[in-house]
Amino acid sequence: MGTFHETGIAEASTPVAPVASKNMIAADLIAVLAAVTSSDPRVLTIQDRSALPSGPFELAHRSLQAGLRAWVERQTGLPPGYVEQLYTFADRDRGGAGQYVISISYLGLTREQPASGEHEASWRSWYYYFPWEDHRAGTPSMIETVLLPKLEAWASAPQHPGLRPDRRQRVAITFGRGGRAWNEELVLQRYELLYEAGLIQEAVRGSSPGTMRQGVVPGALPGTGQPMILDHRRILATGIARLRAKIKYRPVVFELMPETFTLLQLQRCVEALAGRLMHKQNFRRLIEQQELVEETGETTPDTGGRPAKLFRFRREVFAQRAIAGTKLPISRA
Amino acid sequence: MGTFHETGIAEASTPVAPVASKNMIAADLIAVLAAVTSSDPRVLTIQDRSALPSGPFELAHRSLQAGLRAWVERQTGLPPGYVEQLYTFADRDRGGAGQYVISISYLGLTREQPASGEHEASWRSWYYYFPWEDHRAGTPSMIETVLLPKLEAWASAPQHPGLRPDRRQRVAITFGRGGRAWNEELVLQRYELLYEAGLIQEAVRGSSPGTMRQGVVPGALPGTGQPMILDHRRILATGIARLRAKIKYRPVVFELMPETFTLLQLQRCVEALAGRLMHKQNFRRLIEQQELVEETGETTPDTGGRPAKLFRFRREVFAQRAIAGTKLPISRA
DNA sequence: AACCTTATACTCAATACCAGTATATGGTCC
DNA sequence: GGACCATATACTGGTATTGAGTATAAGGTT
Repeated sequence: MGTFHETGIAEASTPVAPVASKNMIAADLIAVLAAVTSSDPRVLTIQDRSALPSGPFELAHRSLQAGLRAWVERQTGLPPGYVEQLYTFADRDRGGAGQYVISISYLGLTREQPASGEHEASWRSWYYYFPWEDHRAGTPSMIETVLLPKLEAWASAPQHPGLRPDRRQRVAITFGRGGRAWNEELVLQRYELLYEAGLIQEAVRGSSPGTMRQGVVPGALPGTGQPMILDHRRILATGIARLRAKIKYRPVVFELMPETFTLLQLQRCVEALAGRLMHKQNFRRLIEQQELVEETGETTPDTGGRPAKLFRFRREVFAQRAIAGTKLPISRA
Repeated sequence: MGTFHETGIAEASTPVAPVASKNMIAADLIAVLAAVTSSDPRVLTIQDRSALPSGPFELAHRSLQAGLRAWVERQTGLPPGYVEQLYTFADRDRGGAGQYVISISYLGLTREQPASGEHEASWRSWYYYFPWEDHRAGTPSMIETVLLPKLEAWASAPQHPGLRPDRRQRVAITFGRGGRAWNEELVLQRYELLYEAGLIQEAVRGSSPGTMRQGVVPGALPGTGQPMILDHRRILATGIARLRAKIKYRPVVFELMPETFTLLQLQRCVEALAGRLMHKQNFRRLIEQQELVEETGETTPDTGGRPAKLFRFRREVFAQRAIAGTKLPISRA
């Protein structure tokens, strides 16, 4: 090998039926479908909550995006309002079957609806899989009591010095130690750190992923979140990280909201995604100054207080807010 | 995102020859390899500058990332310092051959070196393909004289009103009209707009890519940049957009710099990428306050002025600067 | 009436950011 | 040597953004 593949041009004029060759592979679609229900960020799962929905990419579809949309709709009965590609991987034996599979993962945003039962799909809070990521009620105590002691031990173990940053420094950065602030976007980095440190169930399975029986989860590592099959939990981490970053500069939150909502509901939704509390006044200032919403004129007497005004997303500004450079007003308390 | 899947979950067990089935497809790798030489942002091209380097993904590789690295190194003799996945396309007939090909595109950063000649690869300024993207010497006159008149005509044409934002508004946003500021990150959006408006050579070819003869470029649309085969120019636009966004929050510029450099050289490099001039004093303050560089103690009497101090990138902080939230100090003049 | 929740209006301080001026330093050209 | 050039360094002012807090009004519940 080692020659440039003459892309396209050479064979452009003569259509050839696909010939099975040694280098042909199968393609899979994997979806991280997210919704927020009653201040809870949820993800659609199958197989008794142990897997993300996935399926083969079919040649019948016009494009990847179209294929995913059609397929998600068939699976769940709900069309995702927003779809974005996450990552593509093609590691050998990823599937454990000795076969080569390319997996293309997607992030989709919807509102939670009762999933059509035929596929035993169900919604589940994503903090079920990543309990260390929810800082809305303060730093979860399991970080101090469970994770950090083990990470500390791992970081203290001898390692060959390389170009990679020091283990202690990585712990400090990703978990906000040593005067550093917690950064909610580092979901994937934290997962990979825990994985390397052997604190993640899936890592213990090691090189034989087939050995984990479905549904039956050994309790070897209590408190480090619910495992998933293969690398689905890593894909979920990627999706969460992407979404947490995205809500800061594009108004995608509204895909997760009902048609009309109060500003507090909107805040609670963002807080659910970010896993952190916001400063209320500053959050409102931010939303209003960006002119992302408009009043409907109605109010709701929902939460047993002064009725809150109802708002509606101004879809016109979606294109304008191409880059808003928005930081979220995170509160320390 | 660059570290995704570097740690293989499951790599060892018995490799089985893939069985050809109806849903099997071929996978391609396409690389946007970028370098900056003498204030010029360049991309590696092949086939008389009409294509990005690409090649089949080989089953021999451990992972996609590894496959791309090995392959780029073999082709060009230089290992990319930084590699990141861009996007995966799998549109039917993308190749025009009636064949199904999944293309996984990557962005790689290096320093320019004489490409190994055997494959007729050559470096080319990316503004050769996107002349409207270089605003370092002010807004290019071709925007006013060539693009905007035609875009105006296109926007005035009747269109069925849908949910999509108004054509005029899209032009205003992407090209910074009507009081809006130019946003250098909207490379892809601008390309797609021009494509839809029929101002891009590749769009004129329409659905029969075989009709464009190699090397011979019809001069139907003068001044709208050099075309490439298939959708390579779109992929390049994706890479440029990603890089322009990335330099603002991760210190990837240094992958494009020599070991030691002056602050002005660094500034010129960033300016080349962003296609805009920076405010010198503020740029220096930004670099220094982030402690990204350190003095080597030496100076260079290069550019016929007072010798400039030489600096070196502090690799230790690479991990720390996970998210710096940095805006570049763009100057209005 | 006491209390809860939300809405609205300000204030205040600390930065961050944009832009400009002024001066020092080493080299080149005449 | 002196004019000139390009760079480096230092300092200043104005404005916008950000984080956080106080105070008050309004509708509903117990």
